[in-house]
Amino acid sequence: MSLTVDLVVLTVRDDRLHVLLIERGKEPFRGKTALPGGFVRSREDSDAAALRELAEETGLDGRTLHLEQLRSYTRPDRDPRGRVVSVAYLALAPDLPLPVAGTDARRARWTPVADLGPGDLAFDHARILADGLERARAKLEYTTLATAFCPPTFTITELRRVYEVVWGVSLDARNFHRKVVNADDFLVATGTRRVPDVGRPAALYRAGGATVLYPPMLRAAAQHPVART
Amino acid sequence: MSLTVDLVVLTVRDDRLHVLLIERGKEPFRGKTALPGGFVRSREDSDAAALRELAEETGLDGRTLHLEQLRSYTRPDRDPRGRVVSVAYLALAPDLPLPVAGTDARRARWTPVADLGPGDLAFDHARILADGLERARAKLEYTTLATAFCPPTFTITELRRVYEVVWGVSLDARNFHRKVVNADDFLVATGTRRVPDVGRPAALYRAGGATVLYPPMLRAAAQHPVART
DNA sequence: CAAATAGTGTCTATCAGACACTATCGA
DNA sequence: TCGATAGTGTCTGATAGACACTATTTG
Repeated sequence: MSLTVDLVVLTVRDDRLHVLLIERGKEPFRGKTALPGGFVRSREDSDAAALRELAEETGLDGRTLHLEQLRSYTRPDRDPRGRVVSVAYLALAPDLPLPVAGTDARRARWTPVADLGPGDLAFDHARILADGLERARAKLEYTTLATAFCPPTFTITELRRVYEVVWGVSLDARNFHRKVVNADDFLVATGTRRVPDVGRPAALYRAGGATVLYPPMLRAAAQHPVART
Repeated sequence: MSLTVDLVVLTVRDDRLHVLLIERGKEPFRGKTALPGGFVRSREDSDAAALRELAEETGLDGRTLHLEQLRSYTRPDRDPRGRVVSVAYLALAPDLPLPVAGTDARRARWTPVADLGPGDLAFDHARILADGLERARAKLEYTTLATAFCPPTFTITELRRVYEVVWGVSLDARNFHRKVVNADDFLVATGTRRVPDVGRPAALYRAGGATVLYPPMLRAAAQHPVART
């Protein structure tokens, strides 16, 4: 039996939610699009393997990203090579340029989630991606995780775009502003401003110490997806 | 490399939160207390193994319980036998008598969670239990999962006890009543009543179709635990 | 009747959502 | 000045929490 990690790496770019995908260089599914990932080595745990694969396949440094275990996929027939259990990870990144270094990262690219069709991904990666998306959407409600999509300092409008893009809704800018500024230790004002091409400059914030968002930013009742067990 | 499942099975009994533990019959940790679980067979997935082990080791039928994957534990040194990856599951059960059938279930017993000391559990099961408890506590806020701790029909006071015992807080009975009755499709009145030894009979309810609880039952801001990644 | 538990009503502070309005920039 | 974006104020309805009060049972 083998153990792999698969990575759902999400970012917001050009007001669309993107996932990092690679083109597979080996069989099975050679040439097909898949989530980045690979085998866990004998003396590392899956967390270490996720960090290593993220660096090798995408050039990203997981220590600077939000990276959490998603869940495991264990169906005996999920990999044609035989029994391969995969531990999936969810990573959230700001809109970083992909280093096209001398690694396998040259095969990695950001793809808009909405552009993916049903059979576009290898293995059971469509399911893993769906689970990752739902986890990310749910955690925006009750945690301060939205800041993981933002650069070290960001404006409230940028933060609002994260919510809008990840949830696929539009939010009232004025109510959103009031809400996030009032939430306990969600944002810390830096005292600096960003001067845009046009319009009034926006105050810059950085993420506060809170991990739990209180009060939560609830999606409207009607927008709640049906929970999967 | 081997794959196991470990089960965090929780129930509320005598106004205390209990976890189902077994006494290990084999090495390693023979005679020591541990979570129920066992090896995943070659042609089953971990969900099937969790159901099978639940039946074999505890006599419970997982199809009638809430059973969900919790997360996986992959540290190479977590099992002295070598590399053993464990997929942990969380199960929530009403206060059922444990069938002491001809299976290994004779080693299973309900133990109050609060009675467990730091080194009482084998392997990394203390950590798995802690993760399971936090998952259960969090899900009571935003889902209708509390009904999984209740028998098919139950009173609102019984449901409130679930929240109080799992969270370790006390809740205002009157506000709780108003809140759960008003939540969308959380509870369905059966039209019947339960006559107690003393006091006014209570209306009996069964779980409604909702899986998401809206509005959520938020733990007070100050009671939110620090999130773990 | 009293004791005990179930359930309703009411008040207040807070919050969400709608939306008018003001502020500050570049051109 | 205008256009554009940032940010504040204000109103209304819903909700949470505190808690007085009523309802229905047994003994």
